[in-house]
Amino acid sequence: MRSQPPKVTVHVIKKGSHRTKFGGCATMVRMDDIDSAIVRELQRDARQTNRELARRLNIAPSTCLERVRALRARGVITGYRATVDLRTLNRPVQALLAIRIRPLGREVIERFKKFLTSLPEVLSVYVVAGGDDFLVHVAVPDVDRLHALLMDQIFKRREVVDCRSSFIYQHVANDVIEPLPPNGA
Amino acid sequence: MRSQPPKVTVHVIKKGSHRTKFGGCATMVRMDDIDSAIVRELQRDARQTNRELARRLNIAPSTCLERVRALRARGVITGYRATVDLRTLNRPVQALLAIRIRPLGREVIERFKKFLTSLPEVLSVYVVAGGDDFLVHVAVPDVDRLHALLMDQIFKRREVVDCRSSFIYQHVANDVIEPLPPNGA
DNA sequence: CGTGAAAATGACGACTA
DNA sequence: TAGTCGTCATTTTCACG
Repeated sequence: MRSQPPKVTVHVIKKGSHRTKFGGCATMVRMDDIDSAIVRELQRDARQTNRELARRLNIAPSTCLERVRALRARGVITGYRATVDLRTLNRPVQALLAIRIRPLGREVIERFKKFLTSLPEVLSVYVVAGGDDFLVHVAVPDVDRLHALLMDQIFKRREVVDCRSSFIYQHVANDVIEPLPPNGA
Repeated sequence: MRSQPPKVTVHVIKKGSHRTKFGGCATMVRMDDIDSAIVRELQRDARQTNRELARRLNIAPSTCLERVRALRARGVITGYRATVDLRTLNRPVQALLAIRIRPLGREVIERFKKFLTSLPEVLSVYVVAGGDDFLVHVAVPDVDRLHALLMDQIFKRREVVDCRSSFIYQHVANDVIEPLPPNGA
């Protein structure tokens, strides 16, 4: 399972200066270059061994382990997930549903959001400002199933006043999310 | 790092009948209940040890390892990713950009998609049918940065004819994606 | 599915700036 | 004092029977 060494060297410039003196929050800790590199690498492959990760970053395995644990404890790394292929899970048809609900209010929104996330067809729920209130990413086995989802589940809800569905031709997710600097630095 | 035993027993009914006799594709292999359970568990925690995974599923570690490898080789499991907290990466502001481009055509779409995914602010790109051509999920440090992204990057592109941006109040992703049965079964 | 050699983990104490 | 490193007992992996 553990990946083989593809020799991707990660260049790390400075090593020290870990904790900020005057960060916004009390528990705010600065991400130095090593932390960023660890987060980047673990987003690429969360199952590489600690030894391999350490070797890529040119630090000792024990140091690396400590860093990873700290990142997890700090809440920077929130979990480790296997990613799956939707086609092999019999869900090749994807769509985006733009839904408007009424009346707008915290409780109604929260309840409808809970409802959406409980549906197995739903991959992702965005609560948005602007013309629509919800954008829902769904994946289903076929078009019939999408129709059934709309008719038997979504439209049955009293709060739904409008729903436009768009087919998704392609969906590419940026698998490595980097920290962004505060300013144009 | 390895999680401690939270004693979540997974009930598996039938064990055998792994390969389909008449699947659609030649290399098509059916997902039995053990495979589904493995995929579900590894989506929840990709770093649990093989032993622990096997214990949850009430199968031998060697069997479990073989199953996981097969799922990876079959392309059901496409990778293992660490998930991160956008706030700790200094990207608390999220938005959805609905973009229309012209002229529509395979090359223009492909080129613009490549451009979008190369931007560090971009989390996810949907190529969709309907009124808009692209839906882009972005996360930035602040509103200024969003404005800068639109002005300095998106609107600079000649193919962009329209872009509406909506703020995202909340985004919840279904972290465990289950296989769906072919019919109403 | 069980076994066992080889490998990785992770706790601990020493070291350094 | 906070971060890093080397060591090693314990745990895990994974090829083979």
